[in-house]
Amino acid sequence: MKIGELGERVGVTAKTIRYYEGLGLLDEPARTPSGYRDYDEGAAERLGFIRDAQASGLSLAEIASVLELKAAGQRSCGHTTELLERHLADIDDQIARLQSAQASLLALAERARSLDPAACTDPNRCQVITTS
Amino acid sequence: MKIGELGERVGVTAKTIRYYEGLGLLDEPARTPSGYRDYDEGAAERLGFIRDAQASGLSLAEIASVLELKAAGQRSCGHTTELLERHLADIDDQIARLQSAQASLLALAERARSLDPAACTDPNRCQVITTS
DNA sequence: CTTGACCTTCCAGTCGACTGGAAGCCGTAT
DNA sequence: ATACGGCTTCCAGTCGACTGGAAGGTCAAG
Repeated sequence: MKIGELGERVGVTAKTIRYYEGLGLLDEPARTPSGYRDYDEGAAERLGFIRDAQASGLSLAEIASVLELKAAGQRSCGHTTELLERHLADIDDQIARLQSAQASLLALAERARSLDPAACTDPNRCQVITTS
Repeated sequence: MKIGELGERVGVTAKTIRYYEGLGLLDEPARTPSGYRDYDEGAAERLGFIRDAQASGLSLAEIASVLELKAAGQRSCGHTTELLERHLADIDDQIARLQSAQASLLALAERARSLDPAACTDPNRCQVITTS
């Protein structure tokens, strides 16, 4: 299977596949006599795994570390699980931060609605936004 | 007031202040005879506004647009409010996406705990992560 | 008089995940 | 024969908000 076909099957561009190969996420594939990359099912599976892992919030670097452990013959489930749990904690943090931003934005928007636009004349700030 | 002092008062580095000046967020300040930037209270106020607006989730480009409208003598409250409301919508989206990522990560972590590590041998994927 | 902190300018690098584009070969349909 | 789409490599650019560092000027204290 050529690069374009693989990309279409998995849902990434050929560019992206070459990029992953450059990062070492994908092994260098076989080549046709004319130099085209020629992929097998294993490559599709591995690329699919990368997609899924990415959708689960792992960075490419983290995915690489899982894949390297695999290649070294280790059982990576523990490693993967650990990454996952760290990400869960990260996501909790991010949600908390977003919710706090949301709260202050809501307060701001609330206040904005009750302000007199004609009073908005300070050249350095907008009265909608100010904490001081 | 010199740049370091301003930065310390507002809580940003001198580098950042020069960077904002380069972006046009801050006017070029007066200079001392020896060429040092010399800021007044207005600059501190404006820089504080930038900080607050940023903490509310506006990008520097958006803050610049508010500040430009101001400079043009317009009332920017409506504009600011609009930006704010757009950001609220963005944040809703982000929270939703994070919560869905959280749900799938939780499911994954759950499954990981119930798996037999010895069964984790496929070289292309880790059974913890897979949608297919 | 020298040290050290602070200031100046300018240019380059960082992070992550691609994406764009140039120059050129390959394969197939007309 | 030629056109067109897909493939190759390699290098550079994108986005946002800084940050790092070199080379040098300024100022107050010891």
